[in-house]
Amino acid sequence: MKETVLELLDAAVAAMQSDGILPADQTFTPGVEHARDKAHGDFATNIAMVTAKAARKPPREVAQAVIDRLPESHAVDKVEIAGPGFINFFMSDASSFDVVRRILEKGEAFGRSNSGGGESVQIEFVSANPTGPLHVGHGRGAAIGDSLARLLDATGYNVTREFYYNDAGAQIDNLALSVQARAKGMTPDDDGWPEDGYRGDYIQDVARAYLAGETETADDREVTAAADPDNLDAIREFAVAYLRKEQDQDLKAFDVRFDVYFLESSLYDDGKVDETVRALEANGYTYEQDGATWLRTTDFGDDKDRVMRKKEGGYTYFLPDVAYHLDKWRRGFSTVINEQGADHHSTITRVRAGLQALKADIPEGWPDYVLHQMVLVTRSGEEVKLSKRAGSYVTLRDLIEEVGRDATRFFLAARRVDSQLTFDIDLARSQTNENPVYYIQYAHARICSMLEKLAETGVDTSTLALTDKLDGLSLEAERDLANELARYPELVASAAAQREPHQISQYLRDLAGAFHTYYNAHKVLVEDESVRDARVALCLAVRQVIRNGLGLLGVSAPTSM
RNA sequence: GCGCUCGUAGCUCAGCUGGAUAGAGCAACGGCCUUCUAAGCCGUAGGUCGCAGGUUCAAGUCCUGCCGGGCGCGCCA
Repeated sequence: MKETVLELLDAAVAAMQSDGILPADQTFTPGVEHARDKAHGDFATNIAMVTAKAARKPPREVAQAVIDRLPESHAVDKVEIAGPGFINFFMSDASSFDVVRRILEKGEAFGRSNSGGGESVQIEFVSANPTGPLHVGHGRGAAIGDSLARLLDATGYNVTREFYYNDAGAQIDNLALSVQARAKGMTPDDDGWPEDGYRGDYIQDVARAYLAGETETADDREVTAAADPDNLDAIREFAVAYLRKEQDQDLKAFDVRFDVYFLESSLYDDGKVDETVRALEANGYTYEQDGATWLRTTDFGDDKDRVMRKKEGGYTYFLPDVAYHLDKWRRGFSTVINEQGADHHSTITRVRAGLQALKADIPEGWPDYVLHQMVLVTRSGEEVKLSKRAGSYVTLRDLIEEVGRDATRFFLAARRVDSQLTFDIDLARSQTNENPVYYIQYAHARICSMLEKLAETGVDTSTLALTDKLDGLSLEAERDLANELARYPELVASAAAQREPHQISQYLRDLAGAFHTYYNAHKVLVEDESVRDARVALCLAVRQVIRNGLGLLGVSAPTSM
């Protein structure tokens, strides 16, 4: 519908150019937006204000000239000039309600588009090292990353979800030592407990399983325990598999799945790290100082150069990171999005600098980053910092078990990524009207239940979706609902393009609100069948859009509550 | 100190990438269930958009400088 207005305006602008009112050698792009105030109609454009200078006339006069040149359209009822020179469009009922038909025809496809044209996009998220259970921050990353993946998929991209982890570094050694200590009966406060060892109770679970000779199956590996407390390599291998499995379980409980698990160690095994080093050296961006090898990242905007090979040998984490991203580039992802916690933001310039230094024709500013801010968990108004199993942090599993998957996902994705998030456990778990998740799900369930009631009277509800008799719609509340529905496709496109899943949750809240208002004020199952069928069709459309939208957030749409 | 980021109603947050009197939810107050789930609806009250300048027809939105919170500033990841 917005497109219709844009087309009309483009035609009018072209006419003004050929009439000499506007210079023909400039392009003018009208801004069209949904009017905030219903008194301003359905859409408003600022074209007259934007072009006033070029036309050398006051905006309102230009606006009249635009209106005089608007092509006839039965989609538009009337057009008005308002305020400083806005042109307000009042759409006809027929065009407003046409969206209902489109939704029912397209079903799950409504809101989807092909603007991505099948381009391959990779989104890397969570990427937690296998040293413990996932924490709330990983949860936020999972909720945002997965929703972004769904959004990009819905806009025509070919999406790969990837999980990268370090399975061989110092932290993993530390993990192995901790498990070994537990396997030998030590506790974290004993003498001889590894310095900086992992103290959480889960380490004991790993040790117990290891000694019992269990087999652990994660999405990307399977390992049977050697059960020998002196075999540190075996412990390391088993512990990684055990914690990967744990993380997989958490992610599955969260309904998040990955296409690729990428191991940092593979970059060494496949010679990709060495290759990257050689390229950086050959391009002349490296130098020796204090016994270490440095990369001159300052040539690419970093505020200081970075060590890439340590004094004792071995590389710093950032070098395999560069090798990893070169590999992503070579796999053909013209767009890569890295979803991470904002505490890692300093890696951005480093990785990009490293990639530029490779001279591999990788665009500046590649890859994209989406950084989320910290999550604060509260209960009874007090900050919660610890979990029983992990000891030092709140785990994702704690949240899912306590408040449920839907509420957890919704809450973690419902805020702008760059603002800090307070996760109020009391609110998220409350089964009352305080909880915004249920508000949306309830709208969906209400419609389902109304349809059931209709079916009980012997009406075949499956054919109602095919109704083209929308003439029974005329109420203001119905127009409001239809207009809200019509916004959905633009919204999906916007949320995907701006990488902002929270736009979806925000929208769904508004849509559910418009529905509840309507549903409370007007009975759907009325005697007059033509009115009834039209209203049922509208409700079916609302249900479809709620379901589609919740799907983008990975939240279920229950048929009853 | 430097870099990034946030600062909007008592609380939690939106504000469609500059537009017409700044919006929701919760909390507060007052109404609505013999009618499709009251996990709902209607109404009232509540804000010098951190502060000060600047850019222009128009600034919560862009620029600069302060103030305040968070994160980063490892030969950790």
